[in-house]
Amino acid sequence: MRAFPIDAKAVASLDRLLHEPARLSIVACLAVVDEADFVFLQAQTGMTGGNLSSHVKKLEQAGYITTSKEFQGSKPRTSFALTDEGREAFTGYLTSMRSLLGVLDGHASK
Amino acid sequence: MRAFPIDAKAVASLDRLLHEPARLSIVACLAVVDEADFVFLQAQTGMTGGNLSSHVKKLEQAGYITTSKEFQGSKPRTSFALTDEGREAFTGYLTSMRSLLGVLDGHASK
DNA sequence: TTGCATAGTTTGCGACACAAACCTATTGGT
DNA sequence: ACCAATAGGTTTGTGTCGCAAACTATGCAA
Repeated sequence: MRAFPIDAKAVASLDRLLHEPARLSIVACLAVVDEADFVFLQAQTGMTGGNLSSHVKKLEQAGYITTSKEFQGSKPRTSFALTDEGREAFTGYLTSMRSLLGVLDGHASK
Repeated sequence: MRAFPIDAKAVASLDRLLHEPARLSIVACLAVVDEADFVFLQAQTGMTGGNLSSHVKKLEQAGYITTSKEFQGSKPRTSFALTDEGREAFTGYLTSMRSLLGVLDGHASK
């Protein structure tokens, strides 16, 4: 007897912090560019400043990203980067998602 | 100049109803077996009855699944199945997720 | 100095996920 | 027949969360 193909526990254990689309976008951006500032992320994601602010705060509190406020001349610039932990969590998330999708091949469309 | 690879709008427009892991598990199960009853889904997903009940209600209200209560002898049995609309939404979700994952190949792990 | 723009944070609110409590019906024990 | 216990679901309550509006602070232009 074949095991049931959907591993619901695996789905349920997806990292909720990364599963949120807003934060997934942020982390995906940072995975690609390695460093990005607030303004860039806001433009890329189309989020309001407040929303972006609260999400990066959560990512930082989780240890997934670092925040650095530096000055360029007289202008402050807040930039973000993935930590090793963040990248690891992200790749883990992608792996879980990939395996879920893999299992569903051929089932989703009859 | 290459376009930025992450399409945050696409990520943000993921169907929130399906994006929720609990409901994703339910719909994934139904995509595989075509019909399942309450008890089976509860066992598969490991959810409490209350939680499962509220999620299937939402899926039904969205038109993604149908609920049918039949009697087997004297025992009631509530079973669920994907509607065409539900299957369509599900395949759409999978397609979006796949394209996101595709874009990230080679970026996630440096 | 006054007004506007940029950069970001805090506050408030509506929606949501989850489990506990509840409801109803059936089965088993005596 | 009666009571307890179990099974199948639903409703209620609560803490959390995502989001945008409002606010703060700084810089620049006239």
